[in-house]
Amino acid sequence: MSKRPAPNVKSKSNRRSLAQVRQDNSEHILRVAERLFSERGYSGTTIMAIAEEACLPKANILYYFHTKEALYQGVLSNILKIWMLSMNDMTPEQHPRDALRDYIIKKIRQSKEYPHASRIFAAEVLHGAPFLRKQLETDLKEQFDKTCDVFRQWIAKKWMDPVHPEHLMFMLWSSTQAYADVQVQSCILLNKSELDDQDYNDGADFLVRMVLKGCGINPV
Amino acid sequence: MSKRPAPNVKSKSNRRSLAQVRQDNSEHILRVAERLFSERGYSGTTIMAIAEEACLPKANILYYFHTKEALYQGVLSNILKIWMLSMNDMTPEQHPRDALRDYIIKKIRQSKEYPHASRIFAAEVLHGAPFLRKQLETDLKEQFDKTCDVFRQWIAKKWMDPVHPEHLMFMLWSSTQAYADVQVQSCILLNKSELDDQDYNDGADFLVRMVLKGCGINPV
DNA sequence: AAAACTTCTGACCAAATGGTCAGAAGTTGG
DNA sequence: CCAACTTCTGACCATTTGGTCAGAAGTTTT
Repeated sequence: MSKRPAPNVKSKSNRRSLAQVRQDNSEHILRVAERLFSERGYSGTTIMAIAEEACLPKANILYYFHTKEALYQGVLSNILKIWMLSMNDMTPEQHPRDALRDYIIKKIRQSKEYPHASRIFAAEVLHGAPFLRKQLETDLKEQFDKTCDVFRQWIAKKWMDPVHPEHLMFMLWSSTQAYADVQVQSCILLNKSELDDQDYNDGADFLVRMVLKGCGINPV
Repeated sequence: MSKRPAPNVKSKSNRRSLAQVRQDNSEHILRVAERLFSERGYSGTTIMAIAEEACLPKANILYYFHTKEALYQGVLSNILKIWMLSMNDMTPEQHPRDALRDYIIKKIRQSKEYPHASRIFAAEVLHGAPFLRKQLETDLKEQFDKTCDVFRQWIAKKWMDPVHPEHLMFMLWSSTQAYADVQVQSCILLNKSELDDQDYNDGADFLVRMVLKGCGINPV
């Protein structure tokens, strides 16, 4: 809730080039918007609320992003950038023991480091991906199919049990994603105001062990 | 999207007692509202939209539910009823092989039979449980703690590996919940317009196997 | 320092939204 | 069949919301 003042507040003459001002303000707005969208959803977030949290007049928000939808799209494209960037491809040559461990750890770290992004993504999917459909149908599906294929090759090599690749993917995705999505719920259930590093590590350890053993993969 | 006409449409003189009319209409409205809330979220759903889908004038919706929030609460309480009812308690005497299998199957069936309810619940949690906090803090937490305790007793009896009970609960919850939440996504990724029974069965089989083996539980 | 350009903002606006209300229409009990 | 009651609804209303715009303020270029 830190109402950090906008970069330009009360001091436009701070010797910053216009280009710099533009970039700073755009990013500032995107950050604030991301947080609010993740907390209240698309419809639940008003431009006025974003303006107040960003300490900028509403008209200024609309100067940078002409419509609410454009602002939301801006937030989403930021998110997808993070997503695609850090979604490493598992390869058939890697042993699943290492590949799956790395994947789980990376995904959980992502949930921890970008909780807003994770939640917006989840909400988007939950409501039928009205804004992301296209991207999911192309980029994400490609990634998904490729990874399932890797699983199949591992199975062929007897490196893991013949589990259903698609359902393994779902399970990996949902159980790692959960550490961002149900943070609130987790906190209620664990009686903590926030998940700490220990919790994330425990979660990762648990999942790695469960998945490897569950898939009949020799640990170490 | 079937705009099924309201029970009372065009025929109030159908010899139904007022009490009956009241109940029929309340239920009809709740059903429509549940669907819309699950598709568009709380803020994204307007009373007017509910009225149109229910084939009733807006004022009539507000006659039965004085405010939008009251209507949403009505939907939520319906949902919690389903939830609590079907969330069977696992017992320390049961063997985890059976208890966990039953739990997973039941949860996945629930995702299939009540997808709207599941999604509303997920969205609620995702946004910090603004309407459900109290209930989660009492009922759900109690359930959660009790079940973790059962896990610990199973572990003490050497019926399963010493896994972290809390994280096992998270994993069970999120991976079963997923079959309702990411239905859309799943459909995109699996190239289907809808998950069919086979998919749900495959999912249940996969999860049961994975969890039992992952927890070092002897199958059969 | 003046012209050209970008950034910023208060004042508006039309549409949508949640909600009210008076009275019509229908049902029930005596 | 009439009085009491419940259900229903069109017309209205205050507020909120996304968005516009003219012109002020600041920066860059010449």
